Amino acid sequence: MPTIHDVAKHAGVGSITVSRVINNSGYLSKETRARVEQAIAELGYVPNTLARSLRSKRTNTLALVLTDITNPFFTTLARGVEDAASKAGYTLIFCNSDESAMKESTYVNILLQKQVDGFLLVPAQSKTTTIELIHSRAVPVVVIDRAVPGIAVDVVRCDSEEGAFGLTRLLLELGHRHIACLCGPKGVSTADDRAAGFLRALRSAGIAPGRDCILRGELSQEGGYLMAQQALRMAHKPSALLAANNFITIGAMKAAQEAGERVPEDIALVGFDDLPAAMVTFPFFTVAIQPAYEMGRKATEILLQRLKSHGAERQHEEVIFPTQIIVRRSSGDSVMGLHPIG
Amino acid sequence: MPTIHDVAKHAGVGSITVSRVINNSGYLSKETRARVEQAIAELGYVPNTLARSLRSKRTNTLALVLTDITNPFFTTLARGVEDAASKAGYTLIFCNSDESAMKESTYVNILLQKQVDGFLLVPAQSKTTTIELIHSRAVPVVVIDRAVPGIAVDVVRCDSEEGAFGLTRLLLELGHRHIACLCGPKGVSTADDRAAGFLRALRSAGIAPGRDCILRGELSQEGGYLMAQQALRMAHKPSALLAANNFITIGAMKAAQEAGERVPEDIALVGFDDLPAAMVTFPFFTVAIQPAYEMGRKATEILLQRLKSHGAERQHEEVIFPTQIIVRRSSGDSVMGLHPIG
DNA sequence: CCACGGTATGGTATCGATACCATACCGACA
DNA sequence: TGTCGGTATGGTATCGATACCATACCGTGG
Repeated sequence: MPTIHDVAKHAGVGSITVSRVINNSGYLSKETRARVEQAIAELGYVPNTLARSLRSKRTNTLALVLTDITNPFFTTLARGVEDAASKAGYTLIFCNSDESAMKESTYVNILLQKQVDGFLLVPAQSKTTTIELIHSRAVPVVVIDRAVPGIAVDVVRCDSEEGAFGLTRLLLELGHRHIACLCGPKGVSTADDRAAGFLRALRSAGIAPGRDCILRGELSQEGGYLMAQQALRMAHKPSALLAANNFITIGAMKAAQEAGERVPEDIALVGFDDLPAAMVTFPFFTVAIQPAYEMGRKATEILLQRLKSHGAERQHEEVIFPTQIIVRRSSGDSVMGLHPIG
Repeated sequence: MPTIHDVAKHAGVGSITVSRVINNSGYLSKETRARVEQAIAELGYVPNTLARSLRSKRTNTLALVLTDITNPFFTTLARGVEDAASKAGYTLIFCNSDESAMKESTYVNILLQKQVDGFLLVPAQSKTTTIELIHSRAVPVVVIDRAVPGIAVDVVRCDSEEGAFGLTRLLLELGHRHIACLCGPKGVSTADDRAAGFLRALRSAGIAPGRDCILRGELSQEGGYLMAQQALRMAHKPSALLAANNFITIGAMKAAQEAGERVPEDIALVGFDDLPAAMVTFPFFTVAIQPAYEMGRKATEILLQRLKSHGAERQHEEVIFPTQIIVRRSSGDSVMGLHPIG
């Protein structure tokens, strides 16, 4: 592998001149530039980013650590991050924490070693530990999707509380009175917010939430399957289910099907986050959609601004996007014999 | 950010000794190790991978360049790669070439600059250019999913020809005589192989393939939609469709639905590659499945072996996995009034 | 008693680039 | 004419780690 010195020798110039050609910086005569460029082409020279970054203290790399790379919501978000990053000349490294705080901290450590310029983080639990670690190295970080109470940090997320309120309200308006919420684990802010919005909607309709109306489980198909089974076995079976994410929705659908319950005729089912068009033959589920791509883009822009302004300590931002409710078949029509509220 | 020298000073040892503690190499007394480890903890020292790699000429990083990160087939494959890589202590960098040879070469250049130790490549077209570039830098590379004729390189792929033969044979056995193949672009080896297997099955049944029975398009939902529309508008409308990948299958399904054709009653539809369980409520499509995860794992193992054996020029390997045909509803029952072959 | 191998540690050069400073030419202007 | 600023280029130190070699202690065996 030829180095910058080989190129310099070959072109008959100093290595610093080659550096100027590569980086398009400083003063350069047309002739020198041409000679250097020819030497680069002839030798097939590729600059060594490691050496460059070691000296310049900038890797031009951002890191995105998220919790589930198999979930289209996050891959769409990642796409938004990638597009914004590459437009600004940054490379992106993804890592998948699998909802595990341990994996998350392992990856963040590796990424710190790699000297990434900034972090985009979907925190596995809404804990501050990882963020504090990043802060302690004076690396900027923007948190996405989930709130992290108790620490000053930029956050881009969605209004989960309002989204859950809206979905629940929809079910109430259709006449449902007995609804179960299939929620993610405690401590994950989106799950907690959705539970809160659900409860607020019930109370706003004058309904006292039942003791077991909120179930907790994994944010996965398996989790949804288990929670739905549990809900369907309840003494007072709910007439509608609110699922906290797309995989839970699908798991719940499977459980309902196996139990011989038709959706939406026997039980209504609504959820959060769509599956992308490319994966779904017939859009069926009524959902609250979060603007995943836009969230990724916005978070990256904030991070890039932080990088530009460097030490200038601005106020931390919290950007909250609204959710959008899309009504499809799975919520069903009005429940007979019940008076819709509202 | 503390450096290795800060740690050394703080622990009262030479920096090389700190290096030995970090890397667990060479001779070390228990007491020195303990003192150094304490210093590391007290200062919150994180080694700088850039500097380490610059000197040691190893980044412990592999690169995976694939053509469509939104396709579950490739994310599953990526998972196989990641698991095998991280088990061996390697970090993985993903890149998405979007089926564009230009993006592919851009990314490969960036990755070469980053001095990755090895490449796993799904070539956008079955061209040799990118592979030659990587070879010219003496970096090992394993090609996945697609054959690249005309160059000596390790390849891990599936028997697409046989898979397409099997699916077509299945349709023939069900009585179909007029089948269209919704294929990917020319020059992509999997698409070409699938077309070839399709033709071989027709000929083996004594059927002369019609002039337009093979359609070419993008490996996407949109591509499948357009090709299926075209097939459905043919003078002699096919009674069955063979789709070259999962997204094409879904696009074809949509087109059939819009044209008022029921699947499988009015037209049978079979394809390649499943969608993961987490995305599908009701498994419906008859498909030839490729062992994506296993392919990623195997390719990574071959790459890691190359890295270990370093310069030792072994013969290049070509590993070809079989496909597995899973019969579900979309292929339908025997076509009435036609005698199945076989 | 000395040589030698195992153990433990350190000094210095080096990886490939850029930061910073120095140099030198040239025309313009006082 | 001397100086000054713009242009063009190069030399040297340096980023933070490891490779390589050197050093020194210790016990053991001839």
